[in-house]
Amino acid sequence: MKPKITLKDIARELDVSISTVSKALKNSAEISKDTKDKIKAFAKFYNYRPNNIALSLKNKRTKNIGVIIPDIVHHFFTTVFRGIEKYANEKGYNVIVCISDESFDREVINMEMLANGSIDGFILSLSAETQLKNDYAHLKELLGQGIPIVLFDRVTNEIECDKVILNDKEIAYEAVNHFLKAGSKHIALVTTENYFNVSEIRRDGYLNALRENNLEVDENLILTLPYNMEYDELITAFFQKNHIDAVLCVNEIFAVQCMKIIKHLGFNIPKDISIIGFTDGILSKFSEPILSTVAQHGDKMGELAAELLINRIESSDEIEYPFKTEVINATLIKRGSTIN
Amino acid sequence: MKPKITLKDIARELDVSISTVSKALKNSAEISKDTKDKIKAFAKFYNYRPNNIALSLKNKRTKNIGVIIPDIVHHFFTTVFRGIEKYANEKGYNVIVCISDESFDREVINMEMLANGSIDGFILSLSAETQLKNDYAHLKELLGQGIPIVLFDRVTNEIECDKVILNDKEIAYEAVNHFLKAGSKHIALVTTENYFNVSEIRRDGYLNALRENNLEVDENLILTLPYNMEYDELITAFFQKNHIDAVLCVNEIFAVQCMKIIKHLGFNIPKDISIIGFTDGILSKFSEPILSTVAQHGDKMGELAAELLINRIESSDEIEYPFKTEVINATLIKRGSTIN
DNA sequence: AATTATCACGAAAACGGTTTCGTGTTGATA
DNA sequence: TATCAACACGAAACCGTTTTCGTGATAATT
Repeated sequence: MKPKITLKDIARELDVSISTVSKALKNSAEISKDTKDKIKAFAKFYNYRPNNIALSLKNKRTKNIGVIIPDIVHHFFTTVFRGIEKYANEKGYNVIVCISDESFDREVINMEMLANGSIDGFILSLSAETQLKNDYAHLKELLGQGIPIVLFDRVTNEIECDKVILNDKEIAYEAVNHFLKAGSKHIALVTTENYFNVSEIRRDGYLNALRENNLEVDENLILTLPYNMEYDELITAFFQKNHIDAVLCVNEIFAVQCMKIIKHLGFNIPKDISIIGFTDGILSKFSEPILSTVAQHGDKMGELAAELLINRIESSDEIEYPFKTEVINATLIKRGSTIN
Repeated sequence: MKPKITLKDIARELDVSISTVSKALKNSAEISKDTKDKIKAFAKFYNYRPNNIALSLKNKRTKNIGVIIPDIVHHFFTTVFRGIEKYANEKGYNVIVCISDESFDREVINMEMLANGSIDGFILSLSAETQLKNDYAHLKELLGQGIPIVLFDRVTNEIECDKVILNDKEIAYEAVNHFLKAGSKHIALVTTENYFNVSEIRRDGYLNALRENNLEVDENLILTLPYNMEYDELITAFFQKNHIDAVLCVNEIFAVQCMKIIKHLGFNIPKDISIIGFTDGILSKFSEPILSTVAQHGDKMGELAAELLINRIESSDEIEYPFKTEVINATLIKRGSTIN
């Protein structure tokens, strides 16, 4: 098998200088046709490919982008990642992924590791702990060093950079309105504690819809589930104690879990209780009835984030582009768990 | 905000040579305490971090590993990736992920892109198309260049390298035996066409179990589902036409789909028909009844693959370590869809 | 025949580190 | 007082590229 070969090797073998080889392979007019042909043939035969690391050092551009996500075993993040990878690859970029696992420290460490030359920019979604601490010094420092960052989904106003978000508030509003149009009167919300600002925004949409329809907000109809704990009993009690005819869940797992319990309690879905969940993932598609969902279009979000980042990386530093916040429009997918 | 700083900058500011700075920061005995203190203080103040690219070029080691997987929106691969990322990160490695999307060309292109210095080794699971073409020239070339590769799950005998696989045959055998012990007599297999050699191996285990129990193999009880197509009618017809009291499915989706149809046909799970699916993913946990599954321990598989790769990367090239094939023992998780 | 363009190539710097080796200055030893 | 270690540091090579600039040889111009 042919070994990996460098410019120096070619130069030595053909008795020319390294610069000549480099120029010949770039088809420079400086080099005579004979020499070029000879060098190209040799390079082709030995399957010469320039060393990416050397190029990175020279160009101060790695063609790598860093992606930091809180969790990979999660349909939404997975689809976003797929979108990022797709767009990045089309543009000749590679993607280095780090999982923060919802930990502030891991987010910081990973970013610092990558920031020392390994990548040209970051795409990230804030970890729960970071949002809780509200500490963005690590992001500010990197931005200060001129490293571009694109935030998606879990973003913050504390940081000025490109962002891609979902119209969470509007789609939550739309979901609740859909319940109302179908005749629901006692609409519940099942949400997480507010480390995730998206939960808060969705709650706003939920509240807005109720208020605009002159419905009183009943705090009892808002169930806040703890993070990473068993919540079967909480959900069961919730549906036993309250008169509920529709539920909006901020994620797919809550929705499926609720459906299961609702069915066990003897209610019919959607006749007695309608249900809509955020994230149009695999769980929704295989539930019974098939869950009506809010499709977040993770692929699109990822592609857009990658596009924003790469545009900024490749823009000449002369011109200062203003930061953009792109909004992805979620789609309400009406299926078996709602009356349509 | 402080700008990114290099050894050269420090040397210039403090009026010493670059080598002195480098040595001082590595706490070399060559440098006097005074000078070291001065340099360290300065470096700390400006938050100096060595440039990874420069280090990579010098050391000919990137501390990056390349991971090529056929699909990321897939519970099994996702967990494997999580295992890889976890182990790699502990060892100070970063992970560059490329998705082959089951395409031979994308697998080849991605590997070639990364092989030119970007990574120290690969972890990959073969794409469907690669297995179909049975063409492994790209892998052979990289191995010939001295780039270590670890194959997992979708492996091939054509390539000599480290591998991590599941004891697919044995666990399929065990699953079928579990059905038999519970009294099942007409055990079906729902599988994919044989691009995936794991499907074939699982079928072997299924057949073995039947034969060893002196049961005749009924080819009608083996349903081969097409790739990426609607197969609801196929499954429905399968359970209508045949007398079946247990089913082994080679993946989670087939299993859940079968359960749904079986229930609609009026059968009781597990009383009338028991069911076991490969992959202990999120679908299984939320199905009704909760699906009995074969846990593939993707995390463990990923960690082991990363361990094998990093060991090989870091082993002195002097000693030739023989290639290992590690087998992960799958676990049969008995839940609601089987009689236990 | 002297000057000048053109051609075809090489030398060297640069990217940001590490590391080997050389060297001037001290202080101790013979 | 000459010799020699030890000390503290710098010069330079190296990793693999790209790119600027310089230069010797030839050909064209005056």
